[in-house]
Amino acid sequence: MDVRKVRILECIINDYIATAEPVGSRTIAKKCDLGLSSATIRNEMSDLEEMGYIVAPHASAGRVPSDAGYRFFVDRLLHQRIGGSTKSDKSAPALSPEALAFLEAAVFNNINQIDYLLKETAKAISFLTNYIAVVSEAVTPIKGERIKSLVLIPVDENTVLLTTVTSAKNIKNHSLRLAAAPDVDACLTLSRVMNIEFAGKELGAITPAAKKRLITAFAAYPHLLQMIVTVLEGVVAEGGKPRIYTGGIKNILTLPEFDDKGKALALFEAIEEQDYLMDLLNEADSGKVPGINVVIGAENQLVELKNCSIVKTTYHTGGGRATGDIAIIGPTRMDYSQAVNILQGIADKINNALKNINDST
Amino acid sequence: MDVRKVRILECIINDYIATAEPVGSRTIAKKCDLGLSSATIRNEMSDLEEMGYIVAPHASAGRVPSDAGYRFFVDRLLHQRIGGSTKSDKSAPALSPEALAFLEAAVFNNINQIDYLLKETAKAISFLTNYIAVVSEAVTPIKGERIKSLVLIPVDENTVLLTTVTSAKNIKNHSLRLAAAPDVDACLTLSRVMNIEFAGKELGAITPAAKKRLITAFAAYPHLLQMIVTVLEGVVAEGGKPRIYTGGIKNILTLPEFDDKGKALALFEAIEEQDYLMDLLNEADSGKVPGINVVIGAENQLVELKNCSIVKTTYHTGGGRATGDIAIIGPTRMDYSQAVNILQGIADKINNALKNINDST
DNA sequence: GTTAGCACTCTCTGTGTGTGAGTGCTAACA
DNA sequence: TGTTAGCACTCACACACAGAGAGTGCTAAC
Repeated sequence: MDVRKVRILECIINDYIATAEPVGSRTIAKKCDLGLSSATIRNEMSDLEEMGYIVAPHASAGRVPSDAGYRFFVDRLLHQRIGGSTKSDKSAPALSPEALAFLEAAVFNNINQIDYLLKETAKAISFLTNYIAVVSEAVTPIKGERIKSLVLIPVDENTVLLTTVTSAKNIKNHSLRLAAAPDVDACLTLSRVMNIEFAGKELGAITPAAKKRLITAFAAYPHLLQMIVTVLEGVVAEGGKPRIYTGGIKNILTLPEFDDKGKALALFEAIEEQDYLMDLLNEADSGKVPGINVVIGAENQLVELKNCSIVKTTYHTGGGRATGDIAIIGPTRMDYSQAVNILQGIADKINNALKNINDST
Repeated sequence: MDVRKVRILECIINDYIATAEPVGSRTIAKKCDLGLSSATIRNEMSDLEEMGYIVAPHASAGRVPSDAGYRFFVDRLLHQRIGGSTKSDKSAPALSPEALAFLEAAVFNNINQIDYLLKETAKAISFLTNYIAVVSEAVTPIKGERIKSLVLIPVDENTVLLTTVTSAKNIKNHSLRLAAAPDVDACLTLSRVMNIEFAGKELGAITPAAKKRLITAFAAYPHLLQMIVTVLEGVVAEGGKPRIYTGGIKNILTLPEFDDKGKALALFEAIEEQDYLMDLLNEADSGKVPGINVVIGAENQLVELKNCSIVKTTYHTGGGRATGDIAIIGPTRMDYSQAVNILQGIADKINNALKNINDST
């Protein structure tokens, strides 16, 4: 694979990313001045096709990059990025200042509310890229999740809110409806008791003595204790499933590869399915290059996504122990360079923001 | 408007709802046996067109109901429903047992978690109807929202979670990051102090003495008090904005009226815009018939939705004081009868479920 | 008042043709 | 030996056109 072929392949891919139209030899001869005639490029393209990097949709169309072509291109891109990250060569143009500021705002305006931060991050990424963004909550992957702390708070005369935090730092609210809800003072007293008896323990291992203490404490609120136990069981059973936030699904409608409404609908449904998404993110963990993972086209398992690529990175919270994913899903014909830039930008911002707060507060 | 014209109009609308194709006189003569020939029906249709209830897309197509036609049809439907709700005439067929069971499950499985309940409700409705479902959180509409209660709970060494409940029963979680977070006991103690000083009061009206007490209580956790105050200001400023849950937006893609991807995208964006949706729901409050409101086609203000109708009902919580909306958004050519049935079914279920719990616990 | 018959209109579908973009091959050139 | 010009060939796509089908409105008869 000589350097000229690489240049031509890059030209084809870049042009195809921009236009979504099969690109012909004449186009390349004109657009990327390599000092070669279309005939020469034609010969090279014939070779590239033989090597499997490009394919012709039909005899008299131009060529379109294959998954293998994108893979070659992306591997080169990521390699360059590691090797020459200091010298800013034009193959990896930095993010525009506006884009940076935009991302920064999305992160910093929501620094205290992780759920909003993740949702806004997804929105910002999809806005900048016009692709689909997926952000997963950072959780510490552990088995045998337990209740770490829990608290009751009154909402109205008939409702108390139970907030639970698990050992994997999953936070959940549960509205419980009662004939007469305890007031704030009572809630806080009950919270203290509950933390003593439940926190850090296996639910099945509650001693009879502890049970008695709980029943006594909850004497004034029949049924409430049972409701709480039911909720806690549910929380523990569900385990450390991170929430997943998506943004820009509507962008599917702007992509010519999903002109077919059936295909668009299939992708839609796949992306709405949280479990599928989770698998996708995990799949992308083969991690050849630290920091960024790219899954191209049919490399992923979902048929609905066989025309899509996933570019993924990881962010860290809680001193690096909890990790979450940030991913961009676009057509295989996506702007990988931009996607990588944006992901690294946003991951840096999130990592720094959370770290800075740790340091300065 | 004699009874025969009404019958014919109903036939046209029902057929058009089912097929999305302009319906001609011969179709009607065959499908709804009125004992009339196509020629007679043709004459009647000519009259109906003159009256504005149907329109011909072009000279040799069939007729399509106009907004006015749907309006006439819907008003009649709702009227019948009130008048003869006991006798089950076939113009308002009841929900199928399976559908009822499905809705029931969606409600009862999530009775203790309002946010899940609303989300699942939206999902269930969109699943049953293949339209878009919108469900808004029930809030008590009041001005000058205040903090009703609030509580701190530790998440990890660097994070505490602040849960706030406002006078309008808005519940929010806020993760706060610190150099060293207080433990459960300290959190509960701080919670007690905060509730004494903040609950029910205007933030601006905190006395110097109260401020001093707070500062003393928070002495061990620099910055935390300031962070909490900032969060509380935000919560109060945001006011009683209900959250809105949507389901089935993807169903747009199955509707022939949105074959044009531009239109689909526009609708998509309109529905994603929470404020638009809120306005839509409020707009639908003209309330001719108690319980159900229907906004048809261009009756609503959004151009993106001029081919859509909105069928809405209201549910109640907290002894009837807080109200939320449940709405179905579909094409003007939607199955109004089904929509009304489902909305009444689900609203009843939610109302009853919440009331029952009040009674029995 | 209802219906049968008929001429007319308009969309939609299928067919055929021409055009343009692109390729591969060959031969000439540096 | 690599590069280029030229040319014949292929194939999708756009366009025009004819025919079919569905539906209407009108008229005249029942």
